[in-house]
Amino acid sequence: MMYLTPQKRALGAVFERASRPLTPPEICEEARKELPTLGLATVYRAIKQFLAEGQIRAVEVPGAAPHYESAARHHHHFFVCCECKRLFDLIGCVRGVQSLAPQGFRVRQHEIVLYGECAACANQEGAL
Amino acid sequence: MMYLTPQKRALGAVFERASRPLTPPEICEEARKELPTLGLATVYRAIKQFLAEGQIRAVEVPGAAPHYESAARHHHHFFVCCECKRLFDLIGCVRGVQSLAPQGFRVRQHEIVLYGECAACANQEGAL
DNA sequence: CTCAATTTGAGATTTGACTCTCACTTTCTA
DNA sequence: TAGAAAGTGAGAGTCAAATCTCAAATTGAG
Repeated sequence: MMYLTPQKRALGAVFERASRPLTPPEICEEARKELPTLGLATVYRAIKQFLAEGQIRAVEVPGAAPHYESAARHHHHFFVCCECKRLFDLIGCVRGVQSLAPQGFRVRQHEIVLYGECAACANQEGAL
Repeated sequence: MMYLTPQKRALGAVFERASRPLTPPEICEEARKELPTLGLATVYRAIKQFLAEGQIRAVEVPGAAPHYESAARHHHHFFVCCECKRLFDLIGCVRGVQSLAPQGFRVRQHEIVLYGECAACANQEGAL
């Protein structure tokens, strides 16, 4: 039996209004605006539960700490700006990714990450 | 000045004959077949040197420890087995990945990672 | 309401990956 | 070949992320 607590409600709300994937500390900080005493352990506990329920999804990008986002957002990939380190959502996906797997392999998921410079950083280039 | 030691020779050979990216402990274990006293610290030291020389490349895959492979192997992507945690090479690439980026973004690199079960683990499934 | 089951916060602990230290050994230039 | 520079192994140390502990507080079925 799982109790519905203000902590979980607040954490759930954070995921719902987030416009990008967040790290556990970011999630904690954000939820503290509503519940200032919220502990990081509780954040990790909630993440684990939410993941198990399929309410949120882990976004793991090489070279960055794990981020989490609402599972309601649909399948998408990321662009990592090598200059400013921000993550951007990519719109759309590529067909045929699964066919890269060898015979007999079962593909459950895939991630595509592009690395480079975002529009803002690419523009400043001359200035560097 | 860098000395050429049996340890580095053995570690270099491990990278040359590896058919998939390896983790430092895997590299250590493999090299110990030749030099049984080889320490993990030496593996890390060699990895750092080989990386600096461009002899090997880091393969950072979300949800897995860093792996390393010979830089001589060309552009390819990976399959991560969620059961046994091993990495496998994918043959080929997908066209059109770069076009996912928004206007004005400069794409330098991309990574594609498939997750699932490798042929061996997919087969054992009934037994679990 | 009552109260057993569950959850919480805070800090301690664990974990995992990696680096450092140090005494000893090896490499290779001069 | 002498010896300075570089490398080695083993274990201790580091660091950050994640988990555990436990007393106190909360939840919600009955």
